[in-house]
Amino acid sequence: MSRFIDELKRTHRCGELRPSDIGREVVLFGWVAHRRDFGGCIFIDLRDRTGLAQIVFDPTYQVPAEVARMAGATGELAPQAALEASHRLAEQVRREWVLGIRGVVIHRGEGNVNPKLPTGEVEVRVVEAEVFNRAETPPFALEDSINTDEEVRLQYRYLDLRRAPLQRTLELRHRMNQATRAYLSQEGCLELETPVLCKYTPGGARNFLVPSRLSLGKFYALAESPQLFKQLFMVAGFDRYFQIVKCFRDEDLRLDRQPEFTQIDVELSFCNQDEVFALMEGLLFRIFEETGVADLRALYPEGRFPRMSFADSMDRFGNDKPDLRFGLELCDLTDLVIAENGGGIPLLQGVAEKFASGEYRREMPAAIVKALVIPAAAGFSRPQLEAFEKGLREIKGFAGLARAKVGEGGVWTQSPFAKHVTEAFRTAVHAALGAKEGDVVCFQVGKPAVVNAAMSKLRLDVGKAMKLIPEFGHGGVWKLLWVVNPPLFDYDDETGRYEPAHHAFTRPVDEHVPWLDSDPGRVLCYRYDLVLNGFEIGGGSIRLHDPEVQQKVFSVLGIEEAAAKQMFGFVLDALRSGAPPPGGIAIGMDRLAMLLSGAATLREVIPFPKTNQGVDMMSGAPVAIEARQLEELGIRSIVAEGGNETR
RNA sequence: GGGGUGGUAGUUAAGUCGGUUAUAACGCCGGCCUGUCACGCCGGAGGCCGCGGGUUCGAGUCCCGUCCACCCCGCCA
Repeated sequence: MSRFIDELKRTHRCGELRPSDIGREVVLFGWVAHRRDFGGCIFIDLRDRTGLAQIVFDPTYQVPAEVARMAGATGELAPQAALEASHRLAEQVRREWVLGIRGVVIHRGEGNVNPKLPTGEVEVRVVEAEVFNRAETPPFALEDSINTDEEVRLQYRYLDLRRAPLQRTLELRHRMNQATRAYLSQEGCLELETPVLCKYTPGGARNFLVPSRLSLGKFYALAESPQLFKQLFMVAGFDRYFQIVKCFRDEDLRLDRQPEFTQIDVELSFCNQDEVFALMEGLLFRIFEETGVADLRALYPEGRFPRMSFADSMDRFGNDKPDLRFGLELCDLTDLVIAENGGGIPLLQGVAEKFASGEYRREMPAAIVKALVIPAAAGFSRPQLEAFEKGLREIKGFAGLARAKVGEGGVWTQSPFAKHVTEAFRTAVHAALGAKEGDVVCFQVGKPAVVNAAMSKLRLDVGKAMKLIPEFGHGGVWKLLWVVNPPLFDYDDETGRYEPAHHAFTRPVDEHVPWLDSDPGRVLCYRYDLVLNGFEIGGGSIRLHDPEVQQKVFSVLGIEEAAAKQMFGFVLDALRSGAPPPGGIAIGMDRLAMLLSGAATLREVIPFPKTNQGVDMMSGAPVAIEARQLEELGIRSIVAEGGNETR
């Protein structure tokens, strides 16, 4: 039996105390953040999730008569005896011990106020105290700002989570969740649940598999998203659905990817793209508003986010998630190279000739030429410029970056192109790029995918180096946009086949449907991504509901009717049973939380995240399972104890 | 699968050209201290230098392998 739990009860949270509480008797519970022992007087910073309160143990303190008289105030000891006992207790106390204290709120006195704390004007004179629990010395300081290795922090995640920054982040997520539920519910969406244990379907992300004990030798897949089920809700007539849902993907991880993550999943019947956008724009306004992160309405007073075509985004930024917080746009010089027949530069002449001969098609080019101008104002040294190129080598297929410094009178220096380039071409390039003397022009020639990947990374690297964007976080700037109408299919060089760029149920742009037969690579679709500061925070599509077009899409993908039935049979059947035209979207809750909180990685906004290798440093999951237990599931492992394959 | 960075007291780091007993700060332990709030002062303990092998009279340092973490490419509709 604890007097503090059973009789006294907590009256305030530590971070709540203010001068208006002066004279009150309070009961606080919390953790010892700091202890400052002066022999006589002992100060302790008591911490809970709301903040710190300074509590003072002073054996000479005279307990005011009115406090001593308060109901239940004395306990078993006389007030003065309780005071002395609590001082002796405070001498033993160490950081992270868990205490309950009863005392009187007083003003700290002139000169003793700590302006750094919200509670800094007051302190609590302790009359009575109880140690709920001792604590081992933590392996790292539980302070707001630490630079302890993440590996250690993840191992003791429950301690890391005791720190204020992470507590604030998780509270932010709570508000995001609440705002989402309130808003979408108010917009007529029903919060409905979908299975986590699903049927495995090939294609897309790798699934985590779960063996079935009741059907030996068979497996469930953990849902990589509620995609198919949410469409079935539409078929069933639920009209508008949402869910804050965990998704699972067994793919390699990045700072913005975890094997299990949370989506705000939405699906609407009878909708077009504009309605999906409007609903999501409203959601984002609401989330920003209720988290107090920024006044998004002031930034987008028309109430909508800008839109950019996928083609434009690739053209100007080299990727499908442009970071609009800074300029440094890319410039496609392919047409100029063709017009100037390579401008005297042998490498470019080769490209121009292939276009001239018809070997390369301009609308689906096998090679492009792109440039980025690094302004003279950036003042990079030659080694710094070379470091940018080095950073691009990790991109598969990257063949090298050509540079030219614009010298006096526009002449190129420090460049392999300098001695070949014609003046006409140079002048035209400068005009196209807006390059001036002292600027450095970077070129890249090659396959569009490689050039775009490299140039988009170059743009970001240069932007960071020029301090146009911070290395991590948002820099207080919020640039949202929709990237719309990407190609319906990706062409796979290796298999020589088309694959769905999104999924097989995305609706093609109506005017492009005839190209499904003739030129599938050119077919664009009603897919959209929501991009915030260079991160894809959401994506979705308008779904195909025309069985004829669906059939054509399958045939482009080389999916026979039987195979389609095998893979998606229940969905195809459902779509023939009276399906409304639906569309939907999913917002990456973790990524959004990461950006809103200014966190550097997804791990900082997930309570118990996994490492890059998908390992939970705290529990050690995943772990090996005993052969006997596998036997029950009809499984035999071919991996030895140490983790190596045995054959 | 590939490329890069890192791994030294509990934590964060230093450790030169391979050379004596591996440093420092913080934390921890003991002592002193009644107005601190990163309290202060005095004293002390604390090391598988990630792990395994090799070179060498001698390895934290050089070589090979390996494990772990982080960042990136591939991959992730």
